[in-house]
Amino acid sequence: MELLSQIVISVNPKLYVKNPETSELGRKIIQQSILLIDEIGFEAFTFKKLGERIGSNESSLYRYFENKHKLLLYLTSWYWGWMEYRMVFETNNISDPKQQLLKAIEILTEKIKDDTSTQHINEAVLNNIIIFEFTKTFLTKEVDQENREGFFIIYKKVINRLVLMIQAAKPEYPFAKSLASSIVEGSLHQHFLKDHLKTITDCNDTQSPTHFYQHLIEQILK
Amino acid sequence: MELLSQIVISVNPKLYVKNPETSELGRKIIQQSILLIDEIGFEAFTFKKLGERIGSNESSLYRYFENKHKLLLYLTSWYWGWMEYRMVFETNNISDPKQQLLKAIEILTEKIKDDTSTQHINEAVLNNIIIFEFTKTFLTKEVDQENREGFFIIYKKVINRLVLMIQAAKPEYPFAKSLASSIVEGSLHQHFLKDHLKTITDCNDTQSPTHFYQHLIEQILK
DNA sequence: CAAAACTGAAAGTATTACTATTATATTTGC
DNA sequence: GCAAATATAATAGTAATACTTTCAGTTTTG
Repeated sequence: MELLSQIVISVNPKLYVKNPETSELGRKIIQQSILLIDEIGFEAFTFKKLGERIGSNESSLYRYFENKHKLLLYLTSWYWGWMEYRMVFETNNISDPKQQLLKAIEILTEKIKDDTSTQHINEAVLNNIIIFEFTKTFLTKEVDQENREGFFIIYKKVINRLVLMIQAAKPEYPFAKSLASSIVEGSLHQHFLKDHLKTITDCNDTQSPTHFYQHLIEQILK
Repeated sequence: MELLSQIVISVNPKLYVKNPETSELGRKIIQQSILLIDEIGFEAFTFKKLGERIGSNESSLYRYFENKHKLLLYLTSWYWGWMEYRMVFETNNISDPKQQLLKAIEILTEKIKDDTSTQHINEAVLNNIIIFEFTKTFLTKEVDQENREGFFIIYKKVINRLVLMIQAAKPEYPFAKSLASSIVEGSLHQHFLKDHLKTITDCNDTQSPTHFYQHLIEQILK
Protein backbone atom coordinates (compact mmCIF):
# COMPACT_ATOMS: atom_id res chain seq x y z
CA MET A 1 0.00 0.00 0.00
CA GLU A 2 1.20 3.44 -0.99
CA LEU A 3 0.84 5.87 1.90
CA LEU A 4 2.52 9.00 0.63
CA SER A 5 5.14 9.29 -2.05
CA GLN A 6 7.39 11.23 0.27
CA ILE A 7 6.93 10.74 3.98
CA VAL A 8 9.11 12.53 6.48
CA ILE A 9 9.87 10.86 9.79
CA SER A 10 11.43 13.08 12.40
CA VAL A 11 14.22 11.63 14.47
CA ASN A 12 15.79 12.91 17.72
CA PRO A 13 18.32 15.58 16.61
CA LYS A 14 20.74 14.43 19.29
CA LEU A 15 21.36 11.36 17.17
CA TYR A 16 23.13 13.28 14.41
CA VAL A 17 25.69 16.07 14.14
CA LYS A 18 24.20 17.31 10.87
CA ASN A 19 20.78 16.23 9.66
CA PRO A 20 21.38 13.72 6.85
CA GLU A 21 18.06 14.64 5.22
CA THR A 22 19.41 18.09 4.31
CA SER A 23 22.01 17.09 1.72
CA GLU A 24 22.73 14.66 -1.07
CA LEU A 25 25.68 13.17 0.83
CA GLY A 26 23.53 12.78 3.93
CA ARG A 27 20.86 10.85 2.05
CA LYS A 28 23.54 8.71 0.41
CA ILE A 29 24.92 7.88 3.88
CA ILE A 30 21.47 6.70 5.00
CA GLN A 31 20.73 4.79 1.81
CA GLN A 32 24.08 3.03 1.52
CA SER A 33 24.59 2.40 5.22
CA ILE A 34 21.36 0.37 5.25
CA LEU A 35 22.59 -1.75 2.34
CA LEU A 36 26.11 -2.15 3.72
CA ILE A 37 25.04 -3.06 7.27
CA ASP A 38 22.67 -5.64 5.80
CA GLU A 39 25.46 -7.10 3.66
CA ILE A 40 28.33 -7.34 6.13
CA GLY A 41 26.65 -6.94 9.54
CA PHE A 42 26.97 -4.05 11.97
CA GLU A 43 30.16 -5.34 13.65
CA ALA A 44 32.13 -5.35 10.40
CA PHE A 45 30.56 -2.10 9.19
CA THR A 46 32.91 0.91 9.38
CA PHE A 47 32.71 4.52 8.19
CA LYS A 48 35.81 3.85 6.09
CA LYS A 49 34.08 1.06 4.14
CA LEU A 50 30.94 3.16 3.77
CA GLY A 51 33.04 6.09 2.54
CA GLU A 52 34.72 3.94 -0.08
CA ARG A 53 31.34 2.64 -1.23
CA ILE A 54 29.81 6.07 -1.71
CA GLY A 55 32.99 7.69 -3.02
CA SER A 56 33.36 9.90 0.01
CA ASN A 57 35.99 10.40 2.64
CA GLU A 58 35.67 8.82 6.07
CA SER A 59 36.10 12.23 7.73
CA SER A 60 33.10 13.62 5.85
CA LEU A 61 30.85 10.95 7.34
CA TYR A 62 31.86 11.96 10.85
CA ARG A 63 30.32 15.37 10.13
CA TYR A 64 26.92 13.68 10.01
CA PHE A 65 27.23 11.04 12.75
CA GLU A 66 29.49 10.95 15.79
CA ASN A 67 29.96 7.21 15.44
CA LYS A 68 28.36 4.14 13.93
CA HIS A 69 26.29 3.42 17.04
CA LYS A 70 24.51 6.78 16.67
CA LEU A 71 23.94 6.07 12.98
CA LEU A 72 22.31 2.76 13.89
CA LEU A 73 20.16 4.52 16.50
CA TYR A 74 19.14 6.97 13.78
CA LEU A 75 18.16 4.16 11.41
CA THR A 76 16.22 2.26 14.07
CA SER A 77 14.46 5.44 15.25
CA TRP A 78 13.46 6.17 11.68
CA TYR A 79 12.10 2.62 11.36
CA TRP A 80 9.97 2.82 14.51
CA GLY A 81 8.78 6.30 13.50
CA TRP A 82 7.68 4.84 10.19
CA MET A 83 5.99 1.93 11.97
CA GLU A 84 4.12 4.29 14.28
CA TYR A 85 2.93 6.27 11.29
CA ARG A 86 1.67 3.11 9.55
CA MET A 87 0.12 1.84 12.77
CA VAL A 88 -1.91 5.04 13.21
CA PHE A 89 -2.75 5.47 9.53
CA GLU A 90 -3.88 1.91 8.93
CA THR A 91 -5.88 1.35 12.13
CA ASN A 92 -7.71 4.64 12.72
CA ASN A 93 -10.69 3.67 10.57
CA ILE A 94 -11.28 0.42 12.47
CA SER A 95 -13.83 0.93 15.25
CA ASP A 96 -13.87 -2.55 16.81
CA PRO A 97 -11.09 -2.68 19.43
CA LYS A 98 -10.31 -6.33 18.78
CA GLN A 99 -10.05 -5.88 15.02
CA GLN A 100 -7.95 -2.78 15.52
CA LEU A 101 -5.58 -4.69 17.80
CA LEU A 102 -5.29 -7.56 15.33
CA LYS A 103 -4.46 -5.11 12.55
CA ALA A 104 -1.82 -3.37 14.69
CA ILE A 105 -0.21 -6.73 15.43
CA GLU A 106 -0.22 -7.53 11.74
CA ILE A 107 1.60 -4.28 10.96
CA LEU A 108 4.12 -4.72 13.76
CA THR A 109 4.94 -8.39 13.18
CA GLU A 110 4.79 -8.90 9.43
CA LYS A 111 7.94 -9.01 7.35
CA ILE A 112 8.38 -5.89 5.24
CA LYS A 113 8.60 -6.87 1.59
CA ASP A 114 8.21 -3.63 -0.32
CA ASP A 115 10.22 -0.50 -0.64
CA THR A 116 7.61 2.10 -1.36
CA SER A 117 7.59 4.98 1.08
CA THR A 118 10.80 6.85 0.46
CA GLN A 119 13.33 7.38 -2.29
CA HIS A 120 16.50 6.68 -0.39
CA ILE A 121 15.34 4.24 2.30
CA ASN A 122 14.76 0.62 1.39
CA GLU A 123 12.30 -0.41 4.10
CA ALA A 124 12.55 -4.13 3.38
CA VAL A 125 16.32 -4.11 3.91
CA LEU A 126 15.94 -1.84 6.93
CA ASN A 127 13.53 -4.40 8.40
CA ASN A 128 16.29 -7.04 8.10
CA ILE A 129 18.62 -4.74 9.97
CA ILE A 130 16.02 -4.26 12.71
CA ILE A 131 15.71 -8.04 13.10
CA PHE A 132 19.48 -8.46 13.43
CA GLU A 133 20.62 -5.27 15.10
CA PHE A 134 17.81 -3.49 16.97
CA THR A 135 18.13 -5.46 20.20
CA LYS A 136 21.84 -4.65 20.34
CA THR A 137 21.14 -0.89 20.32
CA PHE A 138 19.89 -1.00 23.91
CA LEU A 139 21.74 -4.03 25.34
CA THR A 140 24.66 -1.82 26.29
CA LYS A 141 26.17 -0.30 29.42
CA GLU A 142 25.08 3.15 28.15
CA VAL A 143 21.36 2.28 27.94
CA ASP A 144 20.28 4.32 30.98
CA GLN A 145 22.00 7.49 29.83
CA GLU A 146 20.84 7.07 26.26
CA ASN A 147 17.32 6.41 27.46
CA ARG A 148 17.43 9.64 29.48
CA GLU A 149 18.53 11.47 26.34
CA GLY A 150 15.43 10.17 24.57
CA PHE A 151 17.11 7.86 22.07
CA PHE A 152 14.46 5.16 22.50
CA ILE A 153 11.42 7.38 22.76
CA ILE A 154 9.90 6.52 19.38
CA TYR A 155 10.18 2.80 20.11
CA LYS A 156 8.49 3.28 23.48
CA LYS A 157 5.73 5.26 21.80
CA VAL A 158 5.04 2.36 19.44
CA ILE A 159 4.86 -0.06 22.38
CA ASN A 160 2.56 2.29 24.28
CA ARG A 161 0.18 2.59 21.34
CA LEU A 162 -0.07 -1.19 21.33
CA VAL A 163 -0.61 -1.15 25.11
CA LEU A 164 -3.59 1.19 24.68
CA MET A 165 -5.12 -1.12 22.08
CA ILE A 166 -4.69 -4.17 24.34
CA GLN A 167 -6.32 -2.27 27.20
CA ALA A 168 -9.21 -1.17 24.93
CA ALA A 169 -9.79 -4.76 23.86
CA LYS A 170 -9.50 -6.22 27.38
CA PRO A 171 -9.40 -3.63 30.19
CA GLU A 172 -8.93 -6.18 32.99
CA TYR A 173 -5.80 -7.79 31.48
CA PRO A 174 -3.00 -7.17 34.03
CA PHE A 175 0.09 -7.38 31.80
CA ALA A 176 -0.65 -5.12 28.84
CA LYS A 177 2.80 -3.53 28.80
CA SER A 178 4.74 -6.77 29.11
CA LEU A 179 2.53 -8.36 26.47
CA ALA A 180 3.05 -5.45 24.06
CA SER A 181 6.83 -5.40 24.47
CA SER A 182 6.91 -9.21 24.19
CA ILE A 183 5.01 -9.17 20.94
CA VAL A 184 7.16 -6.56 19.23
CA GLU A 185 10.53 -7.89 20.40
CA GLY A 186 9.35 -11.47 20.14
CA SER A 187 8.26 -11.17 16.54
CA LEU A 188 11.71 -9.91 15.56
CA HIS A 189 13.11 -12.94 17.38
CA GLN A 190 10.74 -15.35 15.62
CA HIS A 191 11.69 -13.90 12.24
CA PHE A 192 15.32 -14.50 13.12
CA LEU A 193 14.70 -18.08 14.28
CA LYS A 194 12.71 -18.85 11.11
CA ASP A 195 15.80 -18.01 9.05
CA HIS A 196 18.58 -19.28 11.30
CA LEU A 197 17.47 -21.57 14.13
CA LYS A 198 14.48 -23.29 12.53
CA THR A 199 14.24 -26.11 15.06
CA ILE A 200 13.01 -23.85 17.85
CA THR A 201 10.21 -22.05 16.05
CA ASP A 202 6.98 -23.06 14.30
CA CYS A 203 7.28 -20.13 11.93
CA ASN A 204 8.09 -20.79 8.30
CA ASP A 205 6.92 -19.73 4.85
CA THR A 206 3.30 -20.65 5.54
CA GLN A 207 3.01 -19.79 9.23
CA SER A 208 4.38 -16.36 10.09
CA PRO A 209 5.08 -14.73 13.45
CA THR A 210 1.92 -12.70 12.72
CA HIS A 211 -0.16 -15.91 12.90
CA PHE A 212 1.48 -16.95 16.14
CA TYR A 213 0.87 -13.61 17.85
CA GLN A 214 -2.63 -13.10 16.49
CA HIS A 215 -3.55 -16.58 17.72
CA LEU A 216 -2.01 -15.74 21.10
CA ILE A 217 -4.01 -12.52 21.36
CA GLU A 218 -7.24 -14.38 20.55
CA GLN A 219 -6.55 -16.74 23.46
CA ILE A 220 -5.83 -13.87 25.81
CA LEU A 221 -8.93 -11.88 24.80
CA LYS A 222 -11.19 -14.86 25.48
CA MET B 1 18.45 -25.10 47.19
CA GLU B 2 21.64 -27.13 47.13
CA LEU B 3 21.74 -29.55 44.21
CA LEU B 4 25.23 -30.94 44.38
CA SER B 5 28.26 -29.32 45.88
CA GLN B 6 30.21 -29.83 42.70
CA ILE B 7 28.25 -30.14 39.48
CA VAL B 8 29.98 -30.59 36.16
CA ILE B 9 28.38 -29.19 33.03
CA SER B 10 29.89 -30.35 29.79
CA VAL B 11 30.33 -27.79 27.06
CA ASN B 12 31.08 -28.27 23.34
CA PRO B 13 34.88 -28.76 23.14
CA LYS B 14 35.01 -26.73 19.93
CA LEU B 15 34.37 -23.66 22.06
CA TYR B 16 37.76 -23.82 23.76
CA VAL B 17 41.36 -24.47 22.78
CA LYS B 18 42.18 -25.96 26.16
CA ASN B 19 39.50 -26.99 28.63
CA PRO B 20 39.45 -24.29 31.34
CA GLU B 21 38.16 -26.80 33.91
CA THR B 22 41.50 -28.65 33.85
CA SER B 23 43.72 -26.00 35.44
CA GLU B 24 43.78 -23.30 38.06
CA LEU B 25 44.39 -20.61 35.45
CA GLY B 26 41.47 -21.93 33.39
CA ARG B 27 39.07 -21.75 36.32
CA LYS B 28 40.34 -18.27 37.16
CA ILE B 29 39.62 -17.19 33.57
CA ILE B 30 36.03 -18.42 33.90
CA GLN B 31 35.49 -16.97 37.35
CA GLN B 32 36.97 -13.55 36.66
CA SER B 33 35.65 -13.17 33.11
CA ILE B 34 32.11 -13.47 34.49
CA LEU B 35 32.77 -10.72 37.02
CA LEU B 36 34.61 -8.47 34.55
CA ILE B 37 32.04 -8.80 31.74
CA ASP B 38 29.31 -7.98 34.24
CA GLU B 39 31.22 -4.91 35.44
CA ILE B 40 32.28 -3.31 32.16
CA GLY B 41 30.11 -5.04 29.54
CA PHE B 42 31.18 -7.42 26.82
CA GLU B 43 32.14 -4.72 24.29
CA ALA B 44 34.70 -3.15 26.63
CA PHE B 45 35.91 -6.53 27.90
CA THR B 46 39.34 -7.56 26.53
CA PHE B 47 41.76 -10.39 27.24
CA LYS B 48 44.35 -7.79 28.16
CA LYS B 49 42.15 -6.36 30.93
CA LEU B 50 41.24 -9.85 32.12
CA GLY B 51 44.92 -10.80 32.14
CA GLU B 52 45.83 -7.79 34.25
CA ARG B 53 43.03 -8.63 36.66
CA ILE B 54 44.10 -12.22 37.22
CA GLY B 55 47.83 -11.50 37.09
CA SER B 56 48.33 -13.40 33.88
CA ASN B 57 49.57 -12.56 30.44
CA GLU B 58 47.19 -11.87 27.58
CA SER B 59 48.90 -14.53 25.48
CA SER B 60 48.22 -17.17 28.14
CA LEU B 61 44.48 -16.55 27.88
CA TYR B 62 44.57 -17.15 24.14
CA ARG B 63 45.78 -20.67 24.93
CA TYR B 64 42.34 -21.34 26.45
CA PHE B 65 40.03 -19.39 24.15
CA GLU B 66 40.54 -18.34 20.53
CA ASN B 67 38.77 -15.05 21.16
CA LYS B 68 36.33 -13.37 23.51
CA HIS B 69 33.31 -14.40 21.43
CA LYS B 70 34.15 -18.09 21.99
CA LEU B 71 34.62 -17.41 25.71
CA LEU B 72 31.15 -15.85 25.84
CA LEU B 73 29.72 -18.85 23.95
CA TYR B 74 31.39 -21.07 26.54
CA LEU B 75 29.85 -19.14 29.44
CA THR B 76 26.38 -19.09 27.88
CA SER B 77 26.58 -22.81 27.02
CA TRP B 78 27.53 -23.56 30.59
CA TYR B 79 24.58 -21.49 31.80
CA TRP B 80 22.04 -23.31 29.60
CA GLY B 81 23.58 -26.65 30.53
CA TRP B 82 23.11 -25.74 34.18
CA MET B 83 19.51 -24.64 33.47
CA GLU B 84 18.75 -27.90 31.69
CA TYR B 85 20.11 -29.82 34.65
CA ARG B 86 17.94 -27.85 37.08
CA MET B 87 14.93 -28.14 34.81
CA VAL B 88 15.20 -31.93 34.72
CA PHE B 89 16.14 -32.33 38.38
CA GLU B 90 13.43 -30.10 39.77
CA THR B 91 10.52 -31.23 37.58
CA ASN B 92 10.93 -35.01 37.28
CA ASN B 93 8.96 -35.74 40.46
CA ILE B 94 5.94 -33.72 39.28
CA SER B 95 3.42 -35.96 37.53
CA ASP B 96 0.77 -33.43 36.54
CA PRO B 97 1.80 -31.99 33.14
CA LYS B 98 0.43 -28.54 33.91
CA GLN B 99 2.20 -28.30 37.26
CA GLN B 100 5.39 -29.58 35.66
CA LEU B 101 5.16 -26.93 32.96
CA LEU B 102 4.55 -24.16 35.49
CA LYS B 103 7.59 -25.30 37.47
CA ALA B 104 9.77 -25.37 34.36
CA ILE B 105 8.68 -21.83 33.50
CA GLU B 106 9.50 -20.76 37.02
CA ILE B 107 13.01 -22.16 36.72
CA LEU B 108 13.60 -20.66 33.29
CA THR B 109 12.22 -17.19 33.97
CA GLU B 110 13.11 -16.41 37.57
CA LYS B 111 16.07 -14.21 38.41
CA ILE B 112 19.00 -16.18 39.84
CA LYS B 113 19.87 -14.83 43.26
CA ASP B 114 22.17 -17.40 44.76
CA ASP B 115 25.60 -18.67 43.96
CA THR B 116 25.48 -22.20 45.24
CA SER B 117 26.32 -24.81 42.65
CA THR B 118 29.97 -24.33 41.86
CA GLN B 119 33.09 -22.93 43.45
CA HIS B 120 34.31 -20.69 40.67
CA ILE B 121 31.08 -19.78 38.87
CA ASN B 122 28.82 -17.12 40.36
CA GLU B 123 25.48 -18.09 38.84
CA ALA B 124 23.71 -14.88 39.88
CA VAL B 125 26.26 -12.73 38.06
CA LEU B 126 26.27 -15.14 35.11
CA ASN B 127 22.49 -14.69 34.92
CA ASN B 128 23.04 -10.92 34.54
CA ILE B 129 25.43 -11.60 31.69
CA ILE B 130 22.86 -13.85 30.01
CA ILE B 131 20.26 -11.08 30.22
CA PHE B 132 22.63 -8.55 28.64
CA GLU B 133 24.74 -10.62 26.30
CA PHE B 134 23.11 -13.91 25.34
CA THR B 135 21.04 -12.55 22.47
CA LYS B 136 24.16 -11.02 20.93
CA THR B 137 25.88 -14.42 20.73
CA PHE B 138 23.64 -15.50 17.86
CA LEU B 139 22.67 -12.18 16.26
CA THR B 140 25.77 -12.32 14.07
CA LYS B 141 26.66 -13.01 10.46
CA GLU B 142 28.35 -16.25 11.58
CA VAL B 143 25.23 -17.75 13.19
CA ASP B 144 24.57 -20.37 10.51
CA GLN B 145 28.09 -21.74 10.57
CA GLU B 146 28.27 -21.66 14.36
CA ASN B 147 24.90 -23.37 14.56
CA ARG B 148 26.19 -26.11 12.25
CA GLU B 149 29.18 -26.54 14.56
CA GLY B 150 26.78 -27.13 17.45
CA PHE B 151 27.53 -23.99 19.46
CA PHE B 152 23.84 -23.46 20.33
CA ILE B 153 22.87 -27.07 20.88
CA ILE B 154 22.45 -26.86 24.67
CA TYR B 155 20.19 -23.83 24.34
CA LYS B 156 18.07 -25.62 21.75
CA LYS B 157 17.83 -28.64 24.06
CA VAL B 158 16.44 -26.44 26.84
CA ILE B 159 13.85 -24.98 24.46
CA ASN B 160 12.90 -28.43 23.22
CA ARG B 161 12.39 -29.74 26.75
CA LEU B 162 9.98 -26.88 27.31
CA VAL B 163 8.28 -27.67 23.99
CA LEU B 164 7.67 -31.26 25.16
CA MET B 165 6.11 -30.01 28.38
CA ILE B 166 3.82 -27.60 26.51
CA GLN B 167 2.75 -30.43 24.21
CA ALA B 168 2.12 -32.74 27.17
CA ALA B 169 -0.07 -30.11 28.81
CA LYS B 170 -1.96 -29.18 25.63
CA PRO B 171 -1.34 -31.53 22.67
CA GLU B 172 -3.48 -29.55 20.22
CA TYR B 173 -1.66 -26.24 20.71
CA PRO B 174 -0.15 -25.39 17.29
CA PHE B 175 2.74 -23.12 18.27
CA ALA B 176 4.60 -24.99 21.03
CA LYS B 177 8.05 -24.20 19.65
CA SER B 178 7.42 -20.52 19.08
CA LEU B 179 5.82 -20.25 22.50
CA ALA B 180 8.76 -21.96 24.19
CA SER B 181 11.38 -19.81 22.47
CA SER B 182 9.29 -16.71 23.16
CA ILE B 183 9.07 -17.46 26.85
CA VAL B 184 12.79 -18.06 27.36
CA GLU B 185 14.03 -15.14 25.26
CA GLY B 186 11.14 -12.97 26.34
CA SER B 187 11.79 -13.41 30.03
CA LEU B 188 15.39 -12.25 29.57
CA HIS B 189 13.97 -9.23 27.76
CA GLN B 190 11.43 -8.50 30.52
CA HIS B 191 14.18 -8.68 33.14
CA PHE B 192 16.14 -6.16 31.12
CA LEU B 193 13.16 -3.81 30.70
CA LYS B 194 12.39 -4.01 34.42
CA ASP B 195 15.84 -2.58 35.15
CA HIS B 196 16.31 -0.19 32.23
CA LEU B 197 13.14 0.64 30.28
CA LYS B 198 10.54 0.42 33.02
CA THR B 199 7.78 2.22 31.10
CA ILE B 200 7.24 -0.65 28.67
CA THR B 201 6.92 -3.53 31.12
CA ASP B 202 4.62 -4.43 34.00
CA CYS B 203 7.39 -6.31 35.74
CA ASN B 204 8.88 -4.84 38.90
CA ASP B 205 9.86 -5.97 42.39
CA THR B 206 6.47 -7.48 43.14
CA GLN B 207 5.47 -8.78 39.71
CA SER B 208 8.18 -10.80 38.01
CA PRO B 209 8.47 -12.10 34.44
CA THR B 210 7.64 -15.48 35.99
CA HIS B 211 4.17 -14.20 36.95
CA PHE B 212 3.59 -12.79 33.49
CA TYR B 213 4.53 -16.01 31.71
CA GLN B 214 2.77 -18.33 34.15
CA HIS B 215 -0.39 -16.25 33.74
CA LEU B 216 0.02 -16.41 29.96
CA ILE B 217 0.40 -20.21 30.04
CA GLU B 218 -2.75 -20.52 32.16
CA GLN B 219 -4.69 -18.59 29.50
CA ILE B 220 -3.28 -20.74 26.71
CA LEU B 221 -3.99 -24.04 28.50
CA LYS B 222 -7.63 -23.07 29.02
C1' DC C 1 65.53 -37.13 35.02
C1' DA C 2 64.50 -35.91 30.45
C1' DA C 3 60.78 -34.65 27.59
C1' DA C 4 56.65 -32.49 27.22
C1' DA C 5 53.49 -29.15 28.50
C1' DC C 6 52.39 -24.76 30.51
C1' DT C 7 52.96 -19.94 31.52
C1' DG C 8 54.92 -15.32 31.16
C1' DA C 9 57.22 -11.47 28.95
C1' DA C 10 57.93 -8.79 25.17
C1' DA C 11 57.49 -7.31 20.68
C1' DG C 12 55.12 -6.97 16.37
C1' DT C 13 51.01 -6.43 12.98
C1' DA C 14 46.76 -5.02 10.88
C1' DT C 15 42.63 -2.84 11.79
C1' DT C 16 39.48 0.20 14.09
C1' DA C 17 37.68 4.41 15.58
C1' DC C 18 38.42 8.20 15.66
C1' DT C 19 40.76 13.63 15.47
C1' DA C 20 43.17 17.40 13.35
C1' DT C 21 44.84 20.08 9.69
C1' DT C 22 44.82 21.95 5.38
C1' DA C 23 43.26 22.46 0.73
C1' DT C 24 39.66 22.75 -2.54
C1' DA C 25 35.05 23.02 -4.11
C1' DT C 26 30.35 24.69 -3.67
C1' DT C 27 26.77 27.46 -2.02
C1' DT C 28 24.73 31.73 -0.34
C1' DG C 29 23.85 36.36 0.64
C1' DC C 30 24.45 40.98 -0.60
C1' DG D 1 29.19 38.75 -9.68
C1' DC D 2 31.99 38.22 -5.81
C1' DA D 3 33.31 37.60 -1.04
C1' DA D 4 32.24 34.93 2.82
C1' DA D 5 30.61 31.01 4.66
C1' DT D 6 29.99 26.26 4.38
C1' DA D 7 30.86 21.56 2.78
C1' DT D 8 33.79 18.08 1.29
C1' DA D 9 38.19 15.67 0.33
C1' DA D 10 42.81 14.27 1.28
C1' DT D 11 46.25 13.21 4.30
C1' DA D 12 48.30 12.17 8.43
C1' DG D 13 48.28 10.93 13.06
C1' DT D 14 46.86 8.53 17.65
C1' DA D 15 45.43 5.21 21.01
C1' DA D 16 43.33 0.99 21.50
C1' DT D 17 41.96 -3.59 19.97
C1' DA D 18 42.62 -8.21 18.68
C1' DC D 19 45.36 -10.83 17.95
C1' DT D 20 50.31 -13.70 16.64
C1' DT D 21 55.00 -14.93 17.32
C1' DT D 22 59.07 -15.95 19.66
C1' DC D 23 61.61 -17.20 23.40
C1' DA D 24 62.70 -18.13 28.09
C1' DG D 25 61.64 -20.08 32.41
C1' DT D 26 58.86 -23.21 35.25
C1' DT D 27 56.14 -27.18 36.24
C1' DT D 28 54.35 -31.63 35.35
C1' DT D 29 54.62 -36.42 33.97
C1' DG D 30 56.01 -40.83 32.10
